[in-house]
Amino acid sequence: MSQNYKETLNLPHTDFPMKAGLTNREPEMLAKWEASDLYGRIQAARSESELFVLHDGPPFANGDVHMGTALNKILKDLVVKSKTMAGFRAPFVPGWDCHGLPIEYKVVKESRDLSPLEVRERSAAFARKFIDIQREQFKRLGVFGDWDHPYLTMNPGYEAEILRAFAIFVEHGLVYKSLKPVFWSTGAQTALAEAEVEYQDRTDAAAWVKFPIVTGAFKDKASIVIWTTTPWTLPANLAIAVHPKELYVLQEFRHQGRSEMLVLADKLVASFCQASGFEPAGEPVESFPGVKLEGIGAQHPFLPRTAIVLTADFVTMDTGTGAVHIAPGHGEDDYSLGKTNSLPILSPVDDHGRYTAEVGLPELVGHYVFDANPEIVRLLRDRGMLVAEQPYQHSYPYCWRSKTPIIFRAVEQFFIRIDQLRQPALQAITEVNWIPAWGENRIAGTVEARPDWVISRQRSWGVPLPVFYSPNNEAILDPAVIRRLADLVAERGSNIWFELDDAALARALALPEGTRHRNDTIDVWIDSGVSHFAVCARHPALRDPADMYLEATDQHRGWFQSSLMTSVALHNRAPYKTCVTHGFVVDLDGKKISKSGTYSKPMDAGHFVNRHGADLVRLWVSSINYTDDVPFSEEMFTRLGDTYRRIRNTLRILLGNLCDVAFPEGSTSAPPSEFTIVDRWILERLQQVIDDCRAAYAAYEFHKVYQALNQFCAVDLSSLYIDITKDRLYCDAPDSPRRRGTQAAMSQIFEALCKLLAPILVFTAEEAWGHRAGNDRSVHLQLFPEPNESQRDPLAREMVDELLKLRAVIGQAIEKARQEKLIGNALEAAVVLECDERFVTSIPREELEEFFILSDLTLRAAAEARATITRTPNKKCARCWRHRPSVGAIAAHPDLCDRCAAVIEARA
RNA sequence: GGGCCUGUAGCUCAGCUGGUUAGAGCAUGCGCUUGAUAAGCGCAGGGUCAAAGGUUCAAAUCCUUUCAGGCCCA
Repeated sequence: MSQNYKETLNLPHTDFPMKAGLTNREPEMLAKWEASDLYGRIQAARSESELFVLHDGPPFANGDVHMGTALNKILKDLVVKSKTMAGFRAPFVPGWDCHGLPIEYKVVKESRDLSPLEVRERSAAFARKFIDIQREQFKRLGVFGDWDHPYLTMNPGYEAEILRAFAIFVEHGLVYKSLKPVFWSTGAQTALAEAEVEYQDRTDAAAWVKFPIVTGAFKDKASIVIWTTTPWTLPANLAIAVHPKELYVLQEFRHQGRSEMLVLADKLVASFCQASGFEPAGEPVESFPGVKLEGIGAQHPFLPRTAIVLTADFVTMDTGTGAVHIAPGHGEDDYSLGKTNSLPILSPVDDHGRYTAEVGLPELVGHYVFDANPEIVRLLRDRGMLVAEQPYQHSYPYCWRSKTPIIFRAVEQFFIRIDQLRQPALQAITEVNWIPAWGENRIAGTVEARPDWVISRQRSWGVPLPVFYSPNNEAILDPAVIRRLADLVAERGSNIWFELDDAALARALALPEGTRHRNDTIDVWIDSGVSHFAVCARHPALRDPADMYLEATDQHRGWFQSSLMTSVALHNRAPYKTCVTHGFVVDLDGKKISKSGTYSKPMDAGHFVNRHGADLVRLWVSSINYTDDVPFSEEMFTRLGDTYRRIRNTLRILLGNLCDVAFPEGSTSAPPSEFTIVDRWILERLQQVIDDCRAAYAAYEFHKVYQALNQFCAVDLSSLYIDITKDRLYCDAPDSPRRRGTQAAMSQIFEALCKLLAPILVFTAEEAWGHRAGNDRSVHLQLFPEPNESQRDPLAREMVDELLKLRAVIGQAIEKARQEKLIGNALEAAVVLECDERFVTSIPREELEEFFILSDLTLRAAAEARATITRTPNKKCARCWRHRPSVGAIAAHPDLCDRCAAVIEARA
């Protein structure tokens, strides 16, 4: 009777496992790649190809690789790998940014009282440790590159190039010296960075001080009243700032028989009266916007000097009088306002916070400024310039180390003149391809607005600022000397600057006796900002300008800009042709997580790599539109796991169905005559997918690759092509032409799929590829498939589109029949399909039955498509399970259909 | 506060220069299958396109404002 025919079928077979086991398999594959120098072999294979340089922006060498860093590096890798497979030679030389405050700060915090040299040695060790950690993490993500020879900004060779670039800046007259206020610790006699400042509550004298108007409107009729909590800065006052749009009043105030005609902001009259005891006498004489005060001169309260009234947007209406005392040497806003109005930078205070002779009041010279506060108040009162005084509690910056209150103090700094670079930089910006396009606006905005570049730092962990001082304390900026220093640094490292004393260094550089040097260093943004000069232009595999820089959107102001400025200074052009930016990683609710200290969920890339595998992390990167904020959540990883499994299973069933055919080198295929409509259609779809993916890779729109391949695997292949061709693959004779035709199509599809997936699923694509091609050939050495014009088949596409509409009609009818318990399996149905006549005539009924996966189809021409279901009277074939009229008609095989009977006969 | 940008189903994305009932995959629900089986197939539900105004014969698509979010400044 009914025998078991299972072993007579051509069932799929493959060793490619359904379960990925990525966390175990990936490290094995990495080891194999490393042992066979896959990166080197790829480069060698492309040695004659057109060059494409993606220049790596160096991450800072501290901390673990978190999802934001992983996103960046994987995006770069997607570019490099897709360019490689598009036929380019795309080397990747990774780099690290090593110098800078965050490392120095950590080192200094761990152990105090280190010499600069000790700080530098420990900082270098710290950087090396994290370079090694990050390098392993990047490699683990499947990122290919020259990991054994990265560029480090602390390598002596790199440091020397920084100095050589600096020499050119000096030659071009871009570097100048000027005073600029910085956070200054009077206790430690050193400049501080913002991170080194801690805030404490403290009570100071708040003083309302009048500045009698001596020129312009209201001359000799009134005084402008300012409010300050740092009376000690008054000797450095040079101006008064008012808000241009806010309303100010001229009004008489009275208190204890005293009368004052004052100008102050309308909104702050009430708080002024409350704090000072003064009361308004009648209505304001006049009220006007602050801009009307611009240019007025006001007498300094105790020095023979006039303060000019300026307008500034930073003036607020929440405290004070709306008239802000400006001392350009003692405040950030004060400084920039003074700078734009060409005021001098006055800062009559020494390293210990004591007044210098410049203060203009002999009795105060040598006094510590915080002790001087009451003295200044007394002076104001004596001169009748004090309108009111009140103790004021506020949060004030303190030095984290010496615990002394911090002052803003102007010290000598070096600058790069941006005005000289601004126009050429803006021009260079227009010549760059910005992705997304709005990046151009953004960087142009920052370039237009940025002030001169402060390039000196009073820090130890950096490249020494190559400035020398003559015996009479004049700064020496000499390109030739800087180049000699660069040679010395290239040979012996930049520690030489800190190891040698003045005399030894002067001797080494052939400088006159008595020449001294200081311990200032160069801003680290110069370090990374000259990488095009130090790396791209020097590295034998690279080129300057690079084809692409790719970083997060904060780098419009950071590395993109610093690199642009230095490149314009050196070559008068941008260092990149294309600039790609990506957003930041944000949580499901759109909140940032990369940098938040309060975020408690794991953000280390390692966490997800160990849990899901690097290919899943890469699939995540490929799935999102990186030009926006990048969403990230556990749920997304669950979904991605489903997508991954779908892709993997598709590869697996293709492999299984190809188990009895050889891998065709160069993908030949059976002649079109062997193809049925569905074969022709899937090959047409494949050409489209190849087109779409190639275009999406070329435009760096990786999420479109993801969508296209996902759709292709899930819909076109899994639920259509593979499902439809199952019958012929399993039940036909192994070498039946239509079976072989389908295998030829599947082989081509498999090959193309592996290649198109390879940049994203680096491990899985390689694993699948190895099951077909043999393990000695890497998919990463292949080129992307080219669309095969001979397989374009718009007609097949059109036909199948129509057939799919009919399929939906049938599907709905069958679903209904199922619910009515008329049938279970769709193969039990007898379907009468009414449809357009051309389907009745142009495609064989058998082929339509196969396409719709039915046993029993009757076609009738009709205007509107309609399907009617009954239970088929045909018996079920014991082998192929279809209910066919021929079952029972063949004497030798009463339980088989004609097709299956013929196959069995042929086997015997 | 300023500059640049974003906001379409539970999730990720389409939707070109405004033009038929806003699409896809995944997820969800209900079935089928047990010869891709810790798989596969079918059907179904789900969106006032952040909100409010405006331009237009017509807006997710253009303009304004608001709200929410991001980066960079202040």
